[in-house]
Amino acid sequence: MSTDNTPEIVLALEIDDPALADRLAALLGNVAGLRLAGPGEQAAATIVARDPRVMPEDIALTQRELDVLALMAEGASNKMIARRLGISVHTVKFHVGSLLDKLDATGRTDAVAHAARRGVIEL
Amino acid sequence: MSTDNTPEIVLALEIDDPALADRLAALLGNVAGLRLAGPGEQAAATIVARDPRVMPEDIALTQRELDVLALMAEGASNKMIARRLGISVHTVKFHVGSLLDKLDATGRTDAVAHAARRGVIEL
DNA sequence: TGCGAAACTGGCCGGGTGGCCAGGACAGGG
DNA sequence: CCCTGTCCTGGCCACCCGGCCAGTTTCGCA
Repeated sequence: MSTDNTPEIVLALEIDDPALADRLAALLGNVAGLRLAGPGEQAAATIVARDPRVMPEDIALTQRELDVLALMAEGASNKMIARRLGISVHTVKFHVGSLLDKLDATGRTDAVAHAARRGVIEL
Repeated sequence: MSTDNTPEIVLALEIDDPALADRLAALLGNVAGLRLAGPGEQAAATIVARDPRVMPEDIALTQRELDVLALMAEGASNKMIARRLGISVHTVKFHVGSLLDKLDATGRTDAVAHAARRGVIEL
């Protein structure tokens, strides 16, 4: 282990906030075994931090809406969702309607896309 | 600077390669001012390293299918897609059918989710 | 020159979707 | 106690979606 057969790990930075980028660069610059990638250099991994101001606060979704949303993201139909959650199709449609409203979406596909963009769900 | 009023930077890991993940976690675990996020914890930045072997080759989608897919991800209906692309609704449905087939999806919502997961489209 | 792939269009139809109406149960706060 | 929010259910209906059938044109490649 002393004679390092594992090469340095090259990290790239993709950080919107300049202050955070500076702090991270300063911290990581002194870590043995790590190196920050130069411009255009191929990196083993990338540190990503998108500007949080883009999505100020998460939309207030109830637990049941989150349940329905997660199943929607799996491509489940209202009938399937109803079966999985043990509720009626009408109730599912009710929650879907609320989701479309809160997420400002025109349909279930749009709702899933919006939710994913805002980090409400993970694809 | 010595008495640092800036809190630790919380980093999340999204790394497909377990070996790389371990090495990074070990290296970063000892850096003062840094901390790795727990499960589900909100992180200031994320270290991403997608294993290219996980998705060997992108699914062969035609240009038109990509057009339709992009509009689907915007939540557009078949009618809207038809108008935007200047083609008939039938043709849109034809391409959507091909997409469902190639992406192994059960519906348009599922198709968009799969495509986003595989990096075919960006949300 | 033939041949397949891609793109495009049409009709038909069962089932899914979303919007609207209405209502009930149940917990928590003013 | 009433009011609000969440969750749940029902019916009704116009529309959309996806799958099936069929066909055309255009293009590049063998």
